[in-house]
Amino acid sequence: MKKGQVTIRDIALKLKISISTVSRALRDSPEIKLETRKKVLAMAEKLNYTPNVVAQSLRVNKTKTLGIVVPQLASHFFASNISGIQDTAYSRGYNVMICQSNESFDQEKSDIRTLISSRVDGLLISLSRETSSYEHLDNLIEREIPFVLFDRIHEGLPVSTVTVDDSLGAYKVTKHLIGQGCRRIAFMSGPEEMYISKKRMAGYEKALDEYGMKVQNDLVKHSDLTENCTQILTQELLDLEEMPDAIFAINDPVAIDVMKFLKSRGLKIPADVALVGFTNMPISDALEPSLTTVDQPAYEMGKLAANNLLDQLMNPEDFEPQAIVLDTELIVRKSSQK
Amino acid sequence: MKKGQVTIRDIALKLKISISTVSRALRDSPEIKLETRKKVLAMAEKLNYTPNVVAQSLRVNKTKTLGIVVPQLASHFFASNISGIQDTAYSRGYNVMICQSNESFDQEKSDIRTLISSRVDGLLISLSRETSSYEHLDNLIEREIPFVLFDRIHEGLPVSTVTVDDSLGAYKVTKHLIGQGCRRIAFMSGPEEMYISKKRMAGYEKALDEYGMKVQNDLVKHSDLTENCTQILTQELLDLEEMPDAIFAINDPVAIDVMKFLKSRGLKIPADVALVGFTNMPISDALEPSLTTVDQPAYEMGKLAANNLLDQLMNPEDFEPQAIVLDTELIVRKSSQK
DNA sequence: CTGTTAGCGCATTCAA
DNA sequence: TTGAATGCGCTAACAG
Repeated sequence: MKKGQVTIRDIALKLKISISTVSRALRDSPEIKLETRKKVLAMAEKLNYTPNVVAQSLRVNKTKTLGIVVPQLASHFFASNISGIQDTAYSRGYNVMICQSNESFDQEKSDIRTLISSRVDGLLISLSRETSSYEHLDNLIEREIPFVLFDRIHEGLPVSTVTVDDSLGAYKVTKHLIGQGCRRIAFMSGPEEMYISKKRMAGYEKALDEYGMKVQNDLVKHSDLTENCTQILTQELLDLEEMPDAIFAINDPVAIDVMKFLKSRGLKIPADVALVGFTNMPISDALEPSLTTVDQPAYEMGKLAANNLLDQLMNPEDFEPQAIVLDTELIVRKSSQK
Repeated sequence: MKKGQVTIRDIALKLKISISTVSRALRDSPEIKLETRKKVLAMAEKLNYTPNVVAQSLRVNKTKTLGIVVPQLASHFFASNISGIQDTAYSRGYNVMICQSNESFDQEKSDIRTLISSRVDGLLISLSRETSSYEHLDNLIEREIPFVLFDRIHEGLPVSTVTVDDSLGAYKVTKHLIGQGCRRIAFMSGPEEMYISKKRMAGYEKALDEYGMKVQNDLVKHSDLTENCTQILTQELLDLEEMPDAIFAINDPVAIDVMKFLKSRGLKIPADVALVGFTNMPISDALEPSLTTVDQPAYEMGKLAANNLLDQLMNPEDFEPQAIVLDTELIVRKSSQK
């Protein structure tokens, strides 16, 4: 009894009843005498019994666990996604296992393998910045392992996706900047293949189009999202014959890197260069100047993704993949008001 | 074969050998003919076999999984801790399951229960701000479930702990502020019972003492770490007959809340009030003014905690609990330079 | 209402 | 070197 955890067998032995009766009592089976149930529950309590989920999982071939793969944890956006997922999962009786790809494609594949080994019932995945081939996802589909993509998604797969309207968000940003009188609006994007890069680029382009402006290639940069790379590319923008009068950064962390760099070069924001981000991190209004950005409901995205996946797990037959698209809100602050 | 995942039984059937042979071949048992092993490995590859970790866990009564409980995920500090833990765990063949208590004592207890149910091999815990009784930890000790406490710890338990020298960190801060000429240094602390509150308070007190100053109760506030509470308490500080000339916040997030509030009241930092945080979040130098703070090696803490726990798991007999204390570094920036 | 039995996938003891 | 048998803890028929 000292060694290892208490099992239903221990309870049965103590009570001199069968283990199946104990099992039933514990699971509130309707066909159990109230008295017996009470005895069992009392003894379970007394012995400090905790059900062995591993055994349960093996038995029913379900782990009641969801696997999560995100590019990184130390990002407020993904941490909020995860919170939303977790809260939803818990309230519906599921646990989660979290992996981070560290923005590496290989790590992402390895994470998925690990989670599959652990027999998670389903996966919630946000792709790494490096991911531009998708066999590992096809493989999941082949193996009929349910998963949902969120934020950093890939289109064209028969799976549910949860995103914000990235294109519209970028459109709002660009239009706003044009409205502020900006005419040379740079876009500090992410890796070309990344979903959000493409979508936000599309919105940027659309807004420029509408105002009869054309995308200028030297104003579009593709950062790998590291501070170092962003700095170098920002310098390139400053070195242009005609400097941009605004920079739209693909997300707030990149915007912050740009902001730091511009300040270090003695440039005034927004006077010299207006700046806009995307995500609305909680500190973005504590910056100086406060950062104009696009609010992205990260927690909500997590909830929706998790609920969708869980619905799928509950009801595999009549499940239809959905492309859930959330609205964004442009938050105008000082960094973009000329 | 379509239904469910491939098992060693499937491999055995295909190869017309016994499942124990397959099992052995897969585990590189020395007593297996090379030829047989090759055949098995090839077939496993071909069938896309993934070992069922759940079954393995049940069999060997080990899950190779560590449980993590943190107050919140959407905090750069804890996210970094977790990264350190994860990297270490993975490199030593372990997975992790993460729970957040959302700073709730009840949730913390429930998280631990959940992780125990999942039969994690050990736990890494950082206590919630509400936690001021420790039976749930005693219970773990009774049940001989190994765990390590980090950052938000409780002393006096026969378990390893990983912290920074909170007291010394706070001492450095306070001394620095005194050196800047501050004489009314307020301490915006956290909940009284919280470990870091007590330790940082001690350092604050020690520095004041050394300079012949006494702790003034009206200059010490205990925030519950929410923005709202911090704002109210900051207002109280401003309402004092004699306003403080410096505020030392228990951590960077609280410092940022204070900063926002001071700015909203038109106060100049550091001219009117100097401000210092603790943690060194990556954005703290992008704030205006850049925030003086204490660098806390979060990733490193995670690594040390995980390594300690894993050592314990490998070698349960001759394991001695350790109190690992890391150094901190005061990062002086503009918010405190009068 | 309760007990008996079988089996989830795997590792391992004992035989051969 | 391999196979047969056992059991990890639990749930779910099937029988009473």
